[in-house]
Amino acid sequence: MAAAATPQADRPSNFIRDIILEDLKANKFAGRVHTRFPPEPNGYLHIGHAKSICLNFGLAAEFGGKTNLRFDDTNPEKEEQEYVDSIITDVRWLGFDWEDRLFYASDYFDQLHQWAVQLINAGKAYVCDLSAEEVRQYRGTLNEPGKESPYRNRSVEDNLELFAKMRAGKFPDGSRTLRAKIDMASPNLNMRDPVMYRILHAEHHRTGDKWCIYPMYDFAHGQSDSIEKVTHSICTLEFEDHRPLYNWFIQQLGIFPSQQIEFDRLNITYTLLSKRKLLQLVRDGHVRGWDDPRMPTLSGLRRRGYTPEAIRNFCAAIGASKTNGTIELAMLEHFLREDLNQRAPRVMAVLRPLRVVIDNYPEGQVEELEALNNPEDPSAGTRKVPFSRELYIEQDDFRETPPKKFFRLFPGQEVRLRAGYFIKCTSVVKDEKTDEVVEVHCTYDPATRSGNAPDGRKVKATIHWVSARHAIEAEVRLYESLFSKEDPNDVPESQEFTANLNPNSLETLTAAKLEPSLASAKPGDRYQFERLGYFCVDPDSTSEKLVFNRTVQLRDTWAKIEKREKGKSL
RNA sequence: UGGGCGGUCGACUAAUGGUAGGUCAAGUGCCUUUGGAGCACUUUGUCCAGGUUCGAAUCCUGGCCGCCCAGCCA
Repeated sequence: MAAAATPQADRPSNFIRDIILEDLKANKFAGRVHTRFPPEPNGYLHIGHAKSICLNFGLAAEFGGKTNLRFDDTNPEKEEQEYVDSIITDVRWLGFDWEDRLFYASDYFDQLHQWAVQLINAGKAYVCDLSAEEVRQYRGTLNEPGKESPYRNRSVEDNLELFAKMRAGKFPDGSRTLRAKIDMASPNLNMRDPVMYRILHAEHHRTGDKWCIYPMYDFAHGQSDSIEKVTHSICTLEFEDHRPLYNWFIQQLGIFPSQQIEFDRLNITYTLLSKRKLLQLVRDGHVRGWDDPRMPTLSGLRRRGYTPEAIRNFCAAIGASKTNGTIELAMLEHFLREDLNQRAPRVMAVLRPLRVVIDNYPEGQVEELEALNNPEDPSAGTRKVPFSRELYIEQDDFRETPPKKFFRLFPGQEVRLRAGYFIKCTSVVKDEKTDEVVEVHCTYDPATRSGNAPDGRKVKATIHWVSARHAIEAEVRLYESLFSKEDPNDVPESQEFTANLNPNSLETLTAAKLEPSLASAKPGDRYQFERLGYFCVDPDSTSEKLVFNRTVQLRDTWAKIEKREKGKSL
C-alpha cells in the first residue's frame, strides 16, 4: 500500500525534495520514492556520510518510500568485512532502518557480467589490450580529443572469446580491460570508452575467489540502482560528469531508469572529511583509531559523546544544495549542546583541583546537600551531595588578584557554592618556592545552607565544588579540534595536511575530582559537569578508574570577556 | 585555454516574476543558585554590467570568480 505523499509544508525544502515533489506530481515513478545509501566498505563512516544518510532515509520516509543499504563493493583490494560491520553499526546508531533491504553490489556480479556480454553482442563493448599507461595516452587531455584504441573494432566473436578468457583467469592483472564503445572525442572524459571491467586476481570479502574480473563503479552503480528499482539516486557533486554514462548504460541495457541527482558534499571548518586522509591518520598513528574521539567518524563522534539526535538535527539544519561551502564547526556544536542541555544530568566535577578549607565548619562533620539533577527537566529529580570542611574547587575559579570583571573567589570576596553555602575567602597558603597558591581558607555562613541568603544579600558568582574526603578520582581527556587551521588542506606547497595537526588536540588530566554519585557511571553515559561542559564515560574506564571525554565545552562568556579585556590591555 | 556545475548576511540555507526570511556566529539588554540555559532586541546580504518587465535574487545577454573531470578508485 503506497502511503499517500504527505509532504510537510512547513519543512524547509531543498532542491532534491522539490524534484521529488515534481516527479510525484507527474507520476513519474508511479508515485514511488525509493532511495539507497551506497557506501564503499573501505573505511569508517563520517559525518559527511551522515548528511547523505539523513537525506536518503529522510526523503524516502517523508514520502512513504523505502531506503536500501547497499555496499558498493566492486574493488576487493580496498574493501574489508570490518568496514561493513562498522557501517552497519553506525547507520543503525544514527537511527535508520533498512529493514530487509541490505544489499551488495557484489550480489549483482552475475547479472553485471551477463549485461557486459549483452553489450559485447550489441557491438557496444570490446576487449582492449592497451596497458594502463597506454589507455591514459589514448584518452587525450581536457583540451584534445582521444585516439581510438587499435583493439576497438574487434569482432563480436573475438571479444566474446577474449572476455571469457579474462573471466577464466587466462590473463594477468592489468593486461586487458573490457571497455564501452562510446566516443573517444567526447568532451566528457568519462565517455571516452570507459573501462567496464578490469582484471584483478584478488580475494573479495564476499565472493572470495569466484571472480578475477571486477566491474568498475560506472558499470555497477547505475545498474545496481536499476536492479533495486531505486527512483532517486542521490550522490555527491563529483559524480555529475558521470551521469551521462550512468544513463548511457541504463539506456543501452533497456533497464529501469533510476534518476541520479547530485548534491554538495559536507565540509566543516577545522575538520577533514576524506576517507583516504582519515585512513592515513589512523595508519600513521596520529590518532588512536577510527573511533578516536577527535575523529569526525560516526564512531569517533559517538565515543566523544555526540548523540544521534544532535547529528540528525544538524543535518536537517544544513540542508542540501549544489553550492560548495563549508559549515562552521560552531554550527555542529550548537546542535550538540542543544540536545545535551535537555538530557544530560548535571553533576559536579573539578578538573584542576585547588584545596579549600572552611575554617569555621566543624571538623569531621558531613552534610548531605540536595542538588538538582537537571534544571531543564524537573522530572530528573534531585540527588544528595556530601559537604564537609575540606573541598576542592576549580583553580580557574580563584584569583589572588582578580582581573577586571572577575566575579569568582578572591581574598575578601564572597561566592556561592552550588547547592551549598556562601563562602568568603579569608586567606591563602602559598608554596614557598613557587609562590603558587596551594590552599585557600574561607569561612562559611551557616544561614545560607543550600545557597539561599535569608537576608536577601546577593553574590556575583556560583562555583562548583567537590568534598575532598568523598571525591572520586578520574582521568579526563580534553579535546580541541584535530586541526588548527580552518581548512586543514591549506598547507604550503610541498607540505602535507598533517602539518596542520593541532598539537593540543588532546590534553589528559589525571587527577580530576568527581562527586561520589559518579561512582556508578558506565561507558557511554553522558553528563554535564556543571559550568564546564558535557562529558561522557570512555570505554577505557576500569573498575579502578573512570575515564571521561569532554564532548564539548559549555559556552563560556567569561572566557570571551577575559580575552577581550586582555586584548585591551595590550 | 574542452566539458560539467555553482555564486543570496561572517557561515549555512529559503524566497521558484510580487515585502529578501530562518538557523548558526557576533553584539546589546533582561533574567539566572551553571558567566550555562532561556527571553528580547540589533548589526550585516542578492558577484558585476547591461537588457526584458508595472515589478527581477529569480528570465535574457555578456563578463568575473569558485569547484569538479585526464584511476584498470568510488
